[in-house]
Amino acid sequence: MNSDFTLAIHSLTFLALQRDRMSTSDAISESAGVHPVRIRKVLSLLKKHGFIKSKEGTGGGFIFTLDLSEVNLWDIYRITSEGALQPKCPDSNKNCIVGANMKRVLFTIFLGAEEHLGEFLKNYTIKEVIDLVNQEQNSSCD
Amino acid sequence: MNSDFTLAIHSLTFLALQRDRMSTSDAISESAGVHPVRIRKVLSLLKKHGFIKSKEGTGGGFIFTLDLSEVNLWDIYRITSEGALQPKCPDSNKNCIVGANMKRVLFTIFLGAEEHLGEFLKNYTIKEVIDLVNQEQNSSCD
DNA sequence: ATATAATGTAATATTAAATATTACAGTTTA
DNA sequence: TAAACTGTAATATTTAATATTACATTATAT
Repeated sequence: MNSDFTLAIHSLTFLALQRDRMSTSDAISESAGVHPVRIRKVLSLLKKHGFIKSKEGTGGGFIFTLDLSEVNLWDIYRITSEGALQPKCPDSNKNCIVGANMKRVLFTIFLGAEEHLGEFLKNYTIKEVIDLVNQEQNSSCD
Repeated sequence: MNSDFTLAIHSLTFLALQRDRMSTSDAISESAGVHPVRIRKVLSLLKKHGFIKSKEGTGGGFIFTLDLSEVNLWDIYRITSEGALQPKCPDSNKNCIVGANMKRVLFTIFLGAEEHLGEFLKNYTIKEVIDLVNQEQNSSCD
């Protein structure tokens, strides 16, 4: 799995804490520690699905307009990483009953696993993530 | 995630269908379509945990001695891939509340996600996998 | 009008991870 | 004692993830 999923979570959380103004891909990339072009790619997916809005030009950037509880991690997972749990099986031997069928069997099992994972991820909205971030912040002793 | 998990499932299923004799890493690798050395590496983990036995020398190989229902996919996952769900977060900006805490928040969430996944994987023992392989075999029209 | 600051996206380069290969020591059998 | 295996480390290759460059497009401010 690539880290588009976690980058999307990071970006949305960042935007959710700045809902009064637009944030640039540069600012987000600095927070997340990755290249701004990657941020733009991930955010372009989120925009396509209506989670954020963007504006070009001076003073432009990205902004999160929905309610914090309206977006959960399963939504984000599906947009950025659906199918990522599926193992990449090499082509196996068709003359062996195991080789001939294992790929499809595993596909079915992992499809179920992903759905099951979804039930867990639905429990976390951006609001919950922000709460957890704040908790971590408060419990750190600097 | 690498494919050690699925290779382990493939190997155990293969062995489970040959419980009267030993199978060589060459035979398994031919069924799975990967290099025999990889099979030996994965099986060496499974051996360490008591799922299979091995024997060196002529006529040697690997053999699965437990009951087919004694081993489930969660057992195998833990041995081969524990922690694989965890995203590899780049070091993010400590001066930003999101950057400073997101890594730990995600770690916590993904730890829960893995446990949750475990509950699903426990439903599949090698017996169930064999049943699915047979079903696939029977439903294919050659 | 025009310079500037932003997004959008494709193309390419680089880095990191997964996998394959080689090599060889140790074991068992014939 | 030769042959057929496992066990495992070291290295090479391939593939996937990420970064970088480049540039078109859009909006703002002067």
